[in-house]
Amino acid sequence: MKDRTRFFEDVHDVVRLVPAGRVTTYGAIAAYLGLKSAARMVGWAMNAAHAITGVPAHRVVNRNGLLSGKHHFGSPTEMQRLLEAEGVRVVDDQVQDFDNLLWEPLKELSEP
DNA sequence: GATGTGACTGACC
DNA sequence: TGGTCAGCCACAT
Repeated sequence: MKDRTRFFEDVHDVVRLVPAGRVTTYGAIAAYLGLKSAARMVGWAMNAAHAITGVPAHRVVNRNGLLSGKHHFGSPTEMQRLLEAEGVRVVDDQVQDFDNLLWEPLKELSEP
């Protein structure tokens, strides 16, 4: 039991591991969970994470570094504000230097 | 029980 | 070069 629901827990756990000032993508989380093609599920899990504290959903953006989920925050600018507060530059709802700030659990947590 | 939807991604035309 | 289509899994109705 609790085999499938663990997906949400895993997503929340991974997002919590994202260090401040870094961002990750839905695909990276999905890939880490073994569902690299189920990025949608990650977004859905984030919806549940919305009701949980300690899950920096604002650090999760789409593959283009675009704040696709900003609209799900209290305010459409809340996500950008949180990122900027951590030192992440956001312009036009898009993370600047995204490629350098990208934090992939499958890659970061895979290092010895 | 079946159908629709969802904060995405990659491939194809 | 840009737009469109299908795929993935879980939850809600």
